Amino acid sequence: MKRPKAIARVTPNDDTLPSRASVARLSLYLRSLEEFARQGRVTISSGRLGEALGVTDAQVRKDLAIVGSLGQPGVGYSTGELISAIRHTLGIDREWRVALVGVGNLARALLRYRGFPQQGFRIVALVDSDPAKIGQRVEGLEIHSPAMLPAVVAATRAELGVVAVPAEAAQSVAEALVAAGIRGILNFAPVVLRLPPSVSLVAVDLAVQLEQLAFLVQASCREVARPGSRRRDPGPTAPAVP
Amino acid sequence: MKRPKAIARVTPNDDTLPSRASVARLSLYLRSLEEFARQGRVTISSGRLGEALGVTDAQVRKDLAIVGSLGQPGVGYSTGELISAIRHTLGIDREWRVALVGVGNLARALLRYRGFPQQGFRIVALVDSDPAKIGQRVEGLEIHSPAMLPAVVAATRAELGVVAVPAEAAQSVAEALVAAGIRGILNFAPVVLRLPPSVSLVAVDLAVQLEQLAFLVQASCREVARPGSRRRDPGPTAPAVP
DNA sequence: CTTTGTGAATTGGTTCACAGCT
DNA sequence: AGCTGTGAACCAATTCACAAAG
Repeated sequence: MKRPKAIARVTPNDDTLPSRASVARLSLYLRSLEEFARQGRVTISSGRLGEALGVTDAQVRKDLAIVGSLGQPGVGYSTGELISAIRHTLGIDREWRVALVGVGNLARALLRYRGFPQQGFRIVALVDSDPAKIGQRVEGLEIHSPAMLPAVVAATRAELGVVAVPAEAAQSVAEALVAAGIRGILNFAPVVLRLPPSVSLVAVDLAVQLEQLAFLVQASCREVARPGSRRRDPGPTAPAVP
Repeated sequence: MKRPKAIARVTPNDDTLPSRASVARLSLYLRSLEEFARQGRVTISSGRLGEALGVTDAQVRKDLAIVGSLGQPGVGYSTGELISAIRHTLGIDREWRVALVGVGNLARALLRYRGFPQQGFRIVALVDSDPAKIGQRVEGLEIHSPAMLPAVVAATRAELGVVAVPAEAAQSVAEALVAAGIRGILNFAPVVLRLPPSVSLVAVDLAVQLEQLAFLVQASCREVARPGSRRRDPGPTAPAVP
């Protein structure tokens, strides 16, 4: 490849968006790199990084090419440079303010997860329809009524919404978030949300994941019985379907 | 296609495993079909079903071909037949016993989710290392110490394990589950588990999902700025990478 | 010698489009 | 007419393999 020395070195090159799968892997590389950096490594090769995640070195290089041409032949990548570049590409080189609707156990788990603030996600608003919960405080945040949702989103300038309500309520909650100006939604409710394409959507459907697991286990049983059936790479799974 | 009348009608045809994505969609079709059935529909076309999930009719037919040739030209699919066939293909036409390690808020959310028992997943064992929790009961189940894990898995005949512990503990917990004879693991810890290929693995990585969302939102902002960049179908997202 | 970046080849998944059944 | 099942075409993603750089 032509690399005019210093010019292209920071160019996040292409105009076609990376695939979901690549983006998911970038998150994993990032975490792994942060761990390597903590251990004092200043340089890392695609081979080592891939080993940590169960991915081939070629795949790692292709993925990392998305964030720019940062590798040095014969040496590898600078962990620090890579971390910044990935964070930039993922859009997490800044703070994201998040509104959380449905303050059940799942929400509490999210509120307590230290990984989110570390990566720049800050939960700034809580909403729940249960009168017994409204007015209570969780982790320093007051729980507001759904009627207040537009006002709360505006006041906190939240850009992302998390839907953690029962299936029946999810579609209307999501629509309320969109109406309030939210730009992206992380949906945990077991329904397929239908939203305007201008808002981004990521769904985490626990029932789907468990059923996937049941299928895989059942299939691997069958395999021992029937010796002749093709197997896909059973590499670790990261979820994602908007 | 040659369909020797009655013979092939129930044949789940092929030997090559369906893709992860197809399996995820089967779960979604199933949920949608159960809803349609509840509404009294006895027959459904690929078009309608696809509409409910934002998928093309051709995609629906390809996916449903995995579970057998159950459609009637000019009519559609019998909802009841399809439901059974999908459940069979997914391996959820029976009960799956699940052991849950790490009884925090996430575990409590799972314990309370009514969708799991409905689909045949039964949580039968709880394990946590916190001395304050050991011996307590949650939703009728006693919390056991990690030392008891092998005994508890054996006694309850659990086949699936859920890892809901902090990152540092996840790999060793997973190994303990494997040693105890578990066949599949659903991992919520933010690490890539490395396990023997004989055990199936599905990972639900919340940080990865949120970062994906940040990326999508950021990308859709850029899009308005730069008119000429390709966009992938932003259809709803279902997570999954083992 | 090690390791990157990337075309080329390959594999896999989705969409098209239509023959054939009801 | 309406709708399925499926080859064929298309498009996307992964793997290969190698020239070029340190």
